[in-house]
Amino acid sequence: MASATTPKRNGKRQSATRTSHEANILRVAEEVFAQLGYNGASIDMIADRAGMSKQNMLYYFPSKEVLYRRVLENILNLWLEKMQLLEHSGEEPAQMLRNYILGKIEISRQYPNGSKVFAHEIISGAPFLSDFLRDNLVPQLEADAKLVRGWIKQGKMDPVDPMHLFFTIWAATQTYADFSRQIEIALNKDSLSARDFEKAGDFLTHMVLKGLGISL
Amino acid sequence: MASATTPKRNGKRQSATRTSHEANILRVAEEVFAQLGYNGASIDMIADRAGMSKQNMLYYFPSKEVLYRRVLENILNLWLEKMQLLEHSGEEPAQMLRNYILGKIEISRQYPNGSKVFAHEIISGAPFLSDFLRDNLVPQLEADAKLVRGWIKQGKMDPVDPMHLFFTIWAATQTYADFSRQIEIALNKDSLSARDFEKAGDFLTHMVLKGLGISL
DNA sequence: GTCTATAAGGGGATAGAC
DNA sequence: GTCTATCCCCTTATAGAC
Repeated sequence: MASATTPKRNGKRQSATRTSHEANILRVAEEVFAQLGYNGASIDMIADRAGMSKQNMLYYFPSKEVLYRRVLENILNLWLEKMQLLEHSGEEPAQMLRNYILGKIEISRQYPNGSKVFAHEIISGAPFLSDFLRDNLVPQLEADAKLVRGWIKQGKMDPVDPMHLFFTIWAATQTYADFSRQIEIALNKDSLSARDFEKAGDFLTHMVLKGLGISL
Repeated sequence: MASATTPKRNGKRQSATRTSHEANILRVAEEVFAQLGYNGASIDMIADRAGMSKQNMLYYFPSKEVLYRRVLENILNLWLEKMQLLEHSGEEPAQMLRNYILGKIEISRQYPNGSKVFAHEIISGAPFLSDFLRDNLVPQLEADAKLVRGWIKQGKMDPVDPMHLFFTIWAATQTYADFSRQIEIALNKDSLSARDFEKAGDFLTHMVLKGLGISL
């Protein structure tokens, strides 16, 4: 097999089967790590669900840790990308915060497994991610906090601690991915619908904007 | 060893060494399960940190699963107990919600490991807890939601969806336990102080009460 | 109650044929 | 690229002596 080749991010060429197999493995791995965490997941189970032998999967990803890091990396790049887009979405606090909250809820809806892998990792003390968070998330957060402090100085919103504002928005939006099982049980449903996420967004934007004293 | 005996919840008598050893094992187990989840934790590591051999620990808890269930059970009983106390704390919405939020933050401060074990369990799809949540948490939640709907009918607060209100309060308060590592990194600290929890409480109570249109 | 010994299986990872 | 075979460690759990 393998004669067609396709360019890749590092510039090297590689077979089309490698590209599609890697994508498939990463998708399955995300699912399994989300459910069982790094330690609970076995590469055997991931290979099984990806439709290949463990040995064959290890041909594509040389170790469990490498695979896990790739899964984490993919999620975080997606998040950072979406968060930067939100920065430039509007001018007024109301519109920007609204976009930020609804954007994060949408990510929870579309990528619940990625969010869960991230959550397991952080709860476990971020053994793989501490450095990455310091280097990438914190600068972004500090830029966002600075923006909020500016709004406060201009009298556009109540003088709250911007850090705790973001901790709350993160928690309240990601809970619809991470704690989806609990929410399903509370709402007596098998799975959350688009309408549920819409309601969550309505509630959160109302409470946050009004709670910060931002006029709509 | 073991001649002094002491009564226990099930009425049977047992040695004092059993009582103290069990308590010690449960405390350590909570710590290890919090960090590594059910699958990642090994009874060997728990026994080690508890200062005894694995075989000896298995004398007190016949299996890993039994030990894990006991840890979960302890946490949940504590939570339900505290949540019921909050129900009777005041009369007016402002005071009751304030107590509820500050009470949950205080639990995050005092029992971060319990919260983390619970979080791992829910993110993993609640394999051990689904039934318990349905039987215990949901009735309590529905009673609380009914109370909120009453306040709305009386015009005491904005007409929001009570379910999403509670999801948000749970997420925003538990994040200071579950995601403490991320928050520490964001605030550039080794650990969260009592003052940090106080600030979190100030922010949340302000935003939630004002955001719901509840006069202070 | 605590110890040594060991069963029985799963886990990640490698070697080498095809 | 994929397969069979295998190594070796770690894990849960039990048996039985003291």
